[in-house]
Amino acid sequence: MASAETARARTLTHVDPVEVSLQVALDALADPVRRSILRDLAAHDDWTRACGTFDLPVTKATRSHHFSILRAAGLIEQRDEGARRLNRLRRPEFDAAFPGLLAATIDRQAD
Amino acid sequence: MASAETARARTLTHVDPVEVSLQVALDALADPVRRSILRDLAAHDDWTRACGTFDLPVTKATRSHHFSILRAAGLIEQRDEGARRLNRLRRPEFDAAFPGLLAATIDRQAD
DNA sequence: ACAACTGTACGACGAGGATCGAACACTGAT
DNA sequence: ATCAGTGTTCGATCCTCGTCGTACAGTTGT
Repeated sequence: MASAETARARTLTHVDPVEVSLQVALDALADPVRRSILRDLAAHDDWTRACGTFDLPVTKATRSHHFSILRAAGLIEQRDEGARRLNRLRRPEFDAAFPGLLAATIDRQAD
Repeated sequence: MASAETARARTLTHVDPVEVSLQVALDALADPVRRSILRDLAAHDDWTRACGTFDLPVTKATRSHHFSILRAAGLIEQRDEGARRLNRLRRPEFDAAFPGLLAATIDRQAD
């Protein structure tokens, strides 16, 4: 019973903190392809985007590699839904670990 | 006449804005040696530190390379005083170009 | 069962960057 | 003038990382 409730509670309250070094975080943010992913993700911050729906100038192998880096840096969270893998920006968790870093990095029109 | 005055005025009021891409800024900040330099510089933000006075685990050739990167990224400013080259953190200028980025990067004990 | 689609794993390749030693230019003192 | 100290420049080396093609696993349809 109340499976939707527990799922929602787990998603919204039990957010495990980001525990990565600043080095790992900066290395993840220093790539333009990865910043593009994060910006797209920051627009609609729910589980709407699958890995393949991003407009990126790389093949799917490279794309998968970038998502792996972002996951290891604590910047995104992934969930399987059938054949697709949906993504979510871990904004509150990352902000708690590195205040202001995400905003300074992806809250701009381009560059 | 008043050469000290104009020099001071140039230093304190006429701060040319940082005009580098976010990519250049992040690449400069992504290196631990360079962040160490910036942290030391952030402590005493006047022209007190020469390049050789920093405790870094690299040779002077590499050290000079890192200072060049920081200068190109608009993060530091250098001034010759005799044989030494004194450094200053361009904090207000860089903050104007990338609000919050420096704080999020070097305002922490380590990492 | 078969085909199409999504994403990962693996190996290889190339570019870029961090590092060094050595040589050089410049300043300051002896 | 000579020497010591500071910092830059130049190659060379090494190694990480972004990229790709291919092969593979899992899912969804027909």
